[in-house]
Amino acid sequence: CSRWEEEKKEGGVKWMQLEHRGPYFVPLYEPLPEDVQFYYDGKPLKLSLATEEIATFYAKMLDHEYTTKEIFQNNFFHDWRKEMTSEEQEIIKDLDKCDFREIHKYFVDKNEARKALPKEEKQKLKEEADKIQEEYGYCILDGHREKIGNFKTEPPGLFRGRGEHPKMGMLKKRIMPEDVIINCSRDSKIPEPPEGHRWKEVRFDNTVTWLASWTENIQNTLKYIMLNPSSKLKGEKDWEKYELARRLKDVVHTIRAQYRKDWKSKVIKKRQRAVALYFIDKLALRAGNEKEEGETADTVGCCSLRVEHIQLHLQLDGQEHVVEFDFLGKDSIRYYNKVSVEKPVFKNLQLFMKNKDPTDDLFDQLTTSFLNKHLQHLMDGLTAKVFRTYNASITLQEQLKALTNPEDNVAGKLLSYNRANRAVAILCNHQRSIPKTFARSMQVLQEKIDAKKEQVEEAQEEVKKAEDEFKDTKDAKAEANVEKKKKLLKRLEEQLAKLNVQATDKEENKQIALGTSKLNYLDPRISVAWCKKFGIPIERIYNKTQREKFAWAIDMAGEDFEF
DNA sequence: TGACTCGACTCAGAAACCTCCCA
DNA sequence: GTGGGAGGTTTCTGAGTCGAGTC
Repeated sequence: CSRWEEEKKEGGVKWMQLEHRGPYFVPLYEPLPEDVQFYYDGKPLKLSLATEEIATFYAKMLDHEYTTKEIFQNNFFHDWRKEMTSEEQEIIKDLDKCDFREIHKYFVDKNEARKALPKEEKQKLKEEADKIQEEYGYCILDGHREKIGNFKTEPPGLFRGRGEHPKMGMLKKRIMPEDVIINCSRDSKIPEPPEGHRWKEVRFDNTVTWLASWTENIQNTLKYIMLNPSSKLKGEKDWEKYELARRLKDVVHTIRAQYRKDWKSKVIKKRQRAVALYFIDKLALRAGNEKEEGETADTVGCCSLRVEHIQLHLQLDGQEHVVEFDFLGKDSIRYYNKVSVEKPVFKNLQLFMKNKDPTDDLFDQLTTSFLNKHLQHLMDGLTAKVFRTYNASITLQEQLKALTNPEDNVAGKLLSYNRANRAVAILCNHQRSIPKTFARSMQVLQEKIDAKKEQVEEAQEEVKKAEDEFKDTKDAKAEANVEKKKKLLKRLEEQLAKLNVQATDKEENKQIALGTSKLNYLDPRISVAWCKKFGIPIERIYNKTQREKFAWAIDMAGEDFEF
């Protein structure tokens, strides 16, 4: 417990001591065997090492949808040609004439060979990986040994953006020690760069939490090596995030009253802010910063919504003032929703859309920084994203209260928990692609249910038969038989009910990802309290990793915790 | 002052990996 | 006993948010 109670540092200082080994560099490229060939225009062509390496990146992805996309192909070919020797550039002028299939097969086979390795060999590989983890995977921070999140540099490869990313297929370069900035404490054992190399820089900045960083060549942004969520540093931050969201609970009613008032403001900018805030609050939309056009996929959040992303319906499906949202959000995940809104919101939207093109900004006078400045003024530390955390957590708490039946068994209570979790995932629009195996496994489950139903029917008849026999004979043996058959029937019925629950759960979950909300939006103390209150073992809710991440909450929360 | 850029951090789903169960 | 497949877990790294600095 004391771990969470050490005093807080001042002035943006994050640590007093930080010692680590630096990043683990992924192995260098291993050339292809002589007999694995690249073909150009039907003829084998021996490539230079650098060209060959990049060719393998593409070859490995051959059966991925990415390689069928024109942008991906063009970006790849452009970047590949840049790395070729002039002789190669002279020959390789058309991607369509490049045949990577033999290289592709080589990697597929290699993968299978690795999977088929005897147990002892696999064990040996595992031990080697564990050794690397042991050596590079931990650091010392203020006297505690802490797990690092990502201690390996990212291997070179082809950039895979999400959605229609204009940079997909570009070459992501290999990270060398010369690219890496090390951050540690001055008096610690400074990590040694790999033999024959040096670091770009070693700095001693204890106002940041990262251990190492480098600049990535696709978007020219920084990448960091940071601590694992189980660390004290991250745990404390997480706790602060939820405490901030809890503070919103006290003022949210005032804020709601305020934005309702602002819907009628004479200043359009204020009205836009008030309508946007209504969406952020009611629909848990993200803030929506502007992004540089052509540099990333075309996605939006609340403030960056365009006219083309909403449709207004005075009447729809028996509801009034319906706004139909259809846009791509973070990670190009589609947000589609039809929402009945309050009349002034509807009227304002009509006004904001007047005389605009579909591609014009809906909130043309609004920026996230203007919105956040306003929020800061309403509550210390308040920003747009706090609403997501707040609404997610409060929804979980309310749903748990509404759905949990104390009479249920553990399985039934867990189903209620999942349903509450799911309500949040739907609110936050956390989606996943439907698992490839979904239809099949659903069918298997349905067959099981059908079989079980038959068994139940049979058992019912057996019971009846036994009862009839008892009526005739009135003997003790027949009576015992009735009891036996009834018991069997009951067991089968329970099994059937369980299968039905499973099927419902599965169906309702097929396109919903529960993990993101569980990990990032739901105050874990709500779940811990719920477990304690209903006698559910915490392991049924959180797996090992999650328990490590939420150690602070498991420590702190009692059964009467209220968000 | 405010638009723009940059740095540091959280949040995101896909894919790889692992485990356990059932035929 | 075993092999494979389903489902859970872990890893990976891209995509956001937001504050601060700059001009």
